[in-house]
This record gives sequence, C-alpha cells and structure tokens, in this order.
Amino acid sequence: MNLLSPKARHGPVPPYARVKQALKDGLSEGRWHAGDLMPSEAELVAQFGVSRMTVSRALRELLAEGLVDRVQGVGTFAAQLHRISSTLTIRDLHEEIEARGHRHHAEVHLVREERATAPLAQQLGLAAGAPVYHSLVVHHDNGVPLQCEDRYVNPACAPDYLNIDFTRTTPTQHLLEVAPLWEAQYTIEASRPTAQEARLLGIAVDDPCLVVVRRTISRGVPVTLARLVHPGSRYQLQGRFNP
Amino acid sequence: MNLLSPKARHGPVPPYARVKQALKDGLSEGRWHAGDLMPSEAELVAQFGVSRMTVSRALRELLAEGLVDRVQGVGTFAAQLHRISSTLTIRDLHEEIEARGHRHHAEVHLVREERATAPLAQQLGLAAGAPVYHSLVVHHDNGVPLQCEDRYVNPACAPDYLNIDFTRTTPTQHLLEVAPLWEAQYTIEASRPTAQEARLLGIAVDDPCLVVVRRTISRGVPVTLARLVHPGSRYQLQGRFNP
DNA sequence: ACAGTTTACTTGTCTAGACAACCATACACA
DNA sequence: TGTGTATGGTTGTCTAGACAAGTAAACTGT
Repeated sequence: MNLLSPKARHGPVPPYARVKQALKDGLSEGRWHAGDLMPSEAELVAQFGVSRMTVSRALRELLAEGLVDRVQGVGTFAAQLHRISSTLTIRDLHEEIEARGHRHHAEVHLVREERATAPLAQQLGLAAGAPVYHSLVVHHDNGVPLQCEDRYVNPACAPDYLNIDFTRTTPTQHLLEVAPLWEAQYTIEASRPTAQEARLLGIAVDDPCLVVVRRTISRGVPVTLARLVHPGSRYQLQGRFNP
Repeated sequence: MNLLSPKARHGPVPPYARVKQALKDGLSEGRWHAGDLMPSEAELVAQFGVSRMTVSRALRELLAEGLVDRVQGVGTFAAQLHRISSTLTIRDLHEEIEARGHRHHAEVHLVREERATAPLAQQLGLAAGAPVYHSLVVHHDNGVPLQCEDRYVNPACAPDYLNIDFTRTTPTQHLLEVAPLWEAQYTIEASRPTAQEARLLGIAVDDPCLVVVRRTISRGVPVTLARLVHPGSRYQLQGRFNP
C-alpha cells in the first residue's frame, strides 16, 4: 500500500521544474519588477548546477506563460502586464451540463436550407443569395432552457448537416467531426433577447441575456456562425487564472 | 534595403517547428481522429531526419496546446475535446482603452475604510466586522462611462490603498505592484445594474449589463474582490482561438 | 491454467558541446 | 569628430547519447 499523497507520488521534482519554480517565486516576491533584467542562462546554469538546455527549457516555458520577455542578444526580462490578462475557458454546453451530472436535452425548432442575406454571406465567405443551412436548437439543463443556439452553416463544409438528429448530437459535435481543427472568434456581450428567443427560453423580453457570437474557420474557410443566447439569471461563465 | 516581406525575413523555419506544423496539418486534415495513436518519437526521428530532442520539443508543445495526449510507456494520441474549449483574454480596462488609442479617465466616487459584512469577510478571508477598504470608480472611454468598478480590498495586502490617486493609477495597477503575481477567479454574467450603477453609468435600470466578478488571491491570501459592471450596449469581450 | 518474469517499446528528462543570430559596447582608424 | 570594426555576452536551436520510468505483450515455470 502506498501511503504517499497522490501529489507526492510523483517523487522529486525534475530540475527544469525547480529552476522554473524558483524564478516564479522570485517574480511573485517582487525580486524583479516589470522590465527588470533577470539572470542570464549562464548565470542560472552556474547557480543551479544544471545544463544550459535545462535552464533554457524552464525559461522557454515561462515565456510561453507570459511571465518573462526574452530578447535574443540582450537578455531575459520580467514581463509586465501579462498578469492582468487572464484566460477564460469556454466549453461546449453539452459537455458542461454532463460534467455537472445534469441531464441535457435539445429541442430542435428549425433545420433547413435558406438563402444567405448579404451580411451573412460575407461572414461565411459566400455569395449573397447562396444556400446556407440554418438551425435553431434550444438546449435544456434538467429541463430548464439554458441556451438558444441559432446557427448558420456553410454547406460546403458540412453537406450532411440537414440530416443530423440534433437531439442526439449537438451541432458543435457534428461540425467538429467534419472540420476537426479550427480557428474561432468570439464576442461576448450582454443584451436583450429577441422576442422569439425570449419565448423559446421562457423569459421576459427585457431580461438580460449573455450572448456569445462565435465564428469558426477551418483551413481558411468560414464554417459556421452561431449566436448563443443564455438567460442571465441562469448562466454564467467561470474562469480561473493561475500563472 | 531588404526586399523580403516581414514574415519571410525570419528565414527558414526551424526543424522543431516543421515537425510541429506537419503534425498539426495531419490533425487538421483528419489523418488521426480523436484517440488515435500517432507516430512515436522514434518514427518521427526517422521520418524527418532530426534528433529526438527536436521531435520531443515539437510534441511537448503540441501537448501544451492541448492537441495531443501523451502517456509514458504507451504513446502519443490525438486529443479529443480540447478544440471545443477556447480561451478568452480579459484585459485591464485602462490598457484596453489606451491600446485603442482612446482617452481614459476615472471618476472616483468613494475610497474609504468600512467594516466587512459576514459574506464579504468570508470571501476575503477576514473576520466579520474587520476593516476593509472600499473603492468605487467609474472608468470613461473618451468621456463615455464604460465600467463601474466596485472593489473591496484586504488592508493587509495593500496598506496604502486609501492614499492612492485613482484618477492617475487604476486600482488594478496599484494592486499589481503590491502583490505582483496572483491567482484569479472570474465569473461573467449578464444582469441588470443596481440603481446606483445605472445612475453612474448613465443607463436605464433595465438595460442589460455585462458583469465580471473577480476575486484574486496572492500567496494564498485573498487580496481583493471586484465587481465590474459594463453597459451591454457599449462593451463586449472578444476572444480568438487558434490551435 | 495461472502467476511471475523478462523483454521491447514508449515517453520524460538530462548532459555537454556546438553553431548561428543578435545586440551593445569598446576600439581603431580616418 | 565621426565611422566602421572587433569583441564579448546573450538567446535560439540542434545533436548524439544516456538513463529513468512506465506499459504491454511475450515468455517462463509451476
């Protein structure tokens, strides 16, 4: 039987992690203020008695985390404002509901082909009047409507879109299979729902809503444009930042 | 004079980046579906004619980006759901306004010491009734009120807080100097402003607002609890995800 | 048939040395 | 005085080899 805690089981921390943590601690204690020159790789090699590759890896990871700036030929500097910015994870709603151990079900209100209006066509990289797929699905968490998903899809990217049973597969999941790796642009804002959205979500037309507009691009081709409307009283995004 | 484009000036892509990009391309083309076993380091070494350290770096970076899963003794696998989740950067408002080239100015409505209510004391790790610092600042973008910042601060972490001129330094900036590296928790939601917030922001009490509640912790000690209220009609968060 | 052991393969990490690219400064020369 | 040049220090990257640690399958002996 192993009496060690799950964390301690990993045994001694590898040297690159020790160097990294030591520098993190120094930054957190204010040993270097923003813009200050930090020790060079050679100095750290001498100080910790490890090879340069090991020090280099520690510094490269700190760079990736935005804690230091590095300039070739000059040195490594403590980064300044990156700690102000933080990252927030936006998860797929289906996954989020399941993770909470709740029951998810979707109401499909519309799945059809339409003609793209001019602004929509521009967003999806199509000609005005070209066919687009349009779906309107309301997602429920334990029976409570939580999200109204109004989505337009580029038919070229997902030809089978109209034949999918969205009560079993979410549009996001289907699109992920068709265009596995993509780029996404978000905007998040607070606004009022449209009359239709209010009706579908069972809220008043002047109840504040959290609206996420997501546009995704795969291999340079716009795939889909989605407007996700959540009742402000029932949904919030949560994030955590740990440098 | 250099006729090369700024991008091409960096010259040939280093080998680790070539390996990384080749694997990314394979994932994006669907050569490996989620959970599939990908080539081992040894195979990539043979395929690309580089050393194992180089391949290892490429794979480690893909791991950090969440595109692959690696299991010691088993192999490297295509990751599945990480593409669904995306990160959104939340920046300091002052910085954001300056970056847009706009003029930022702050209206200080309140800076004083108060007694912590029970729930507030719990959030800040203090005893109920202990002194806390309370500030209420409205931030303007080119003269338009954009954010109402209602903030409570743990006096132990920022003893000078009451003496700062917040028309010149934002509370965030001051706290960053005092407690340089920290952990933060966020919630983002849509809701109505309070009557006071509506008055300060010059909006109606039933206008939807984007509310960010941020709690920050430095070295295990809660530093501050902030409620940032933005008019939904004037402010939105934007994010981008590029795997 | 089962249990333990060996073996092959995988990832995780480190080392010592090397070369390239870059920068700031000191220096020599006109 | 001003300009070009050498120099030392810095980061960025790669190599070849090594050992450790983990897994799975083959192999062994009972």
